[in-house]
Amino acid sequence: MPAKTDHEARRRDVSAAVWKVLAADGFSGLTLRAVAAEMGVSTGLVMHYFPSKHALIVHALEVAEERTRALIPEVADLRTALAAALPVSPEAIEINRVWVSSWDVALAEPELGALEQARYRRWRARLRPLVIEAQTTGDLPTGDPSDLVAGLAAFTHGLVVQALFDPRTFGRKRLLHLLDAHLSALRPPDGRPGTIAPRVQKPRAGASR
Amino acid sequence: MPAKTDHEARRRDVSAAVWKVLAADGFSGLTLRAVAAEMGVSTGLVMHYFPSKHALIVHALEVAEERTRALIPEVADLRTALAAALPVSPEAIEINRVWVSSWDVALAEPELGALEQARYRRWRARLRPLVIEAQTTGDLPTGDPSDLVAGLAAFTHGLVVQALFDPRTFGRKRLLHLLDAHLSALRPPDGRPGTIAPRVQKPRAGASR
DNA sequence: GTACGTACCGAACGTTCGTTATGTACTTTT
DNA sequence: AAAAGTACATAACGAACGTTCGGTACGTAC
Repeated sequence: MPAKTDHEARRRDVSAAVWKVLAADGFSGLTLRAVAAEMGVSTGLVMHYFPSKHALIVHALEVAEERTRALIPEVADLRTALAAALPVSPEAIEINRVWVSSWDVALAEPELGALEQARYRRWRARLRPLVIEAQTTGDLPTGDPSDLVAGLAAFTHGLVVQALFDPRTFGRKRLLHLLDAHLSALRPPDGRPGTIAPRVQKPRAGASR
Repeated sequence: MPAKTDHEARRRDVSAAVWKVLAADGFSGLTLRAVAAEMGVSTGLVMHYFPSKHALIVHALEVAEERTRALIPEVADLRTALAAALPVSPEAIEINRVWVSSWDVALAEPELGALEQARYRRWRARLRPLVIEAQTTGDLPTGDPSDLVAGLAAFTHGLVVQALFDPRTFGRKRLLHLLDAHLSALRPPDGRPGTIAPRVQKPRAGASR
């Protein structure tokens, strides 16, 4: 009775087109017609694979989370995990632009806001063991890991936003320097030096900036 | 020849209505009709005081910046300045929601992105003397003040975003605790204690959380 | 009192949006 | 061969959008 084409594969095609539109124009530019035009088909096809625009948005956010996850190496220490989240590569810039752009709709629609809340909690949960590990090696001070995790997530995402709007000031080298300097500053005085981040006291003279 | 009404005052009325719409529905919900409905007038009136929707958006962002500035006491130390930017009051929550919501359009339209970039630079410039002051009192480590400013701005705005999506987890008390703990962790080992932030090592048992 | 400019309404303009309905080409099952 | 179901294109729907425009009410200036 049924099919001819690979439904799952075609759905991924649509998903990819959605992502291209998002990367180019953000959520305010995400329309069914833009997605259809991107892949050279009709809006009817798009709605054949996604029942509504809302489903398209939810799916796009899932893709964004998956891409973010894929950005971080399977086995990583804290510095690596945080550095991967910074907009230090074209791919990372694209993903972060989509994230930041999504916050508008996420704040406007409670359901999407709840999804974003859950995503943040997942991110912090993934960071948590890395923070605890850094605490045991003396790279981070003792104290409530939850506080440290929230603070490091905040630091990272705050840098992301500033970098997206001011890529000249916050280039790749400077972002990584800021991260290292921050981790270094957090290291307790009695911590053994240099396990997860180089000790940075004074920035080198010719550093990016 | 000319006028009867107070043009400037009426313009502020429109501006206030714009703000109410933004606070309620974000930038994705900002339409001329919504603004007009908010103040019970026609869209014609709105366009009488603002030539286009774009002008309305630009003006709204200026208002947001001014409100942010007004939030911070005239004379303040670093902790006070950063604490004021956190969503710890209904007013601050409202402002921050508008800010985060604006990033979607700001990323999509280069002109608005440039304005946002300039605003971030102004914010960091306002933070800078406070950071330098904290360095001289030994509350912050020596090193490039630009790095510390960017890091503290990042930390603060990163907390803002997490708090907006998860106000239960990031209530007023916890936000202030996180800020204090962060400033405390940054204090160099030879720094005299307690000038700009209480020394927080272990969170009190019954703290907000 | 006449002329003129501002303030504003009400309605409509053309566009674009998400969504739906209709029809056709093609495959697979019976 | 007939039946059925998937995979689309095409076209249209109604709603909402930013913007424009004609008209009216009301001042002030002459």
